Amino acid sequence: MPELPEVETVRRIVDQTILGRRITSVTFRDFPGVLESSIPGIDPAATMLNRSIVATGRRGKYLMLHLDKGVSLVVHLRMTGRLLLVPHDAEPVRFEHLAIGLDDAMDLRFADQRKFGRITLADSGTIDALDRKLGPEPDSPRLTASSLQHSLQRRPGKIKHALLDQSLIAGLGNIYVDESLYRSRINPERISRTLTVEEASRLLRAIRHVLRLALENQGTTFSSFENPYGESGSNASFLRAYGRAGQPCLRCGSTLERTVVAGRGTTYCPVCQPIESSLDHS
DNA sequence: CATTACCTGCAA
DNA sequence: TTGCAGGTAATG
Repeated sequence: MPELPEVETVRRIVDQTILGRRITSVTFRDFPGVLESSIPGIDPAATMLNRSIVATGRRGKYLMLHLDKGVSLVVHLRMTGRLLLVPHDAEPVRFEHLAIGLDDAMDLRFADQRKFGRITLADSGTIDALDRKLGPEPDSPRLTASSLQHSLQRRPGKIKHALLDQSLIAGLGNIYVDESLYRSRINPERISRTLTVEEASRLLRAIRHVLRLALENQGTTFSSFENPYGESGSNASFLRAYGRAGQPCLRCGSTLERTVVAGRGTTYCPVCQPIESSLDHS
């Protein structure tokens, strides 16, 4: 499931490969609905044709391909979406929905087994609205232990639910939320508003550590993630919580448990991540 | 606040 | 044959 490190891995490869290239063809495969327009009355395929890719960007899990004349393609991979770089004459890949032909005889292909992912043609107003809707990037200096705790104090519900909310912090998904909570020893069902500033600090440091490690490893390939060259990421073997239910905690040896929190499969250590505050020894 | 829809390969 | 996987939007 592509989260921030996976999307950033894709962005870096795409950036060094297609920057400056011009779109020479747009070919739909079995699910044309993958390409949308956020600008009413504008045909996305016709509009992107013959424009060049002038910059790439990322905001949370959204990948942006900025074209000339002020329009952008906003890509969201959701769960099983993939962007691939292949020669223009290559056969369609499995689950391919869109082929974007480039003027160097390469194609940027979008494939998605489950058809949840989208490529949206957007103007600057749409990009700005997206930017405002999302919370800070995890590495933003404006995000501090104090600001995080402050946000959490005014929020109902469980910490895991809060961390999955892209308007609190942008870019975390189920894998890195579980990893971050495990590293910071916070129970996923802890009520957000009860976190101390010390815990918020631990949590923020854990989030940054977990994401940086994943990015260094070019993402977590648990089931299907691949970079645009079809290569897997190597972060899966570094995961300490996600996918390890029933296995021993690498800190204390207890058996990791699996529950459902915020509607998501959740793995945690019942000993290292007690439901009480770690500061509460009563 | 919680649940469901959207999808479909794959494990059980 | 059933149900799980999960990001986001849309419900209830």
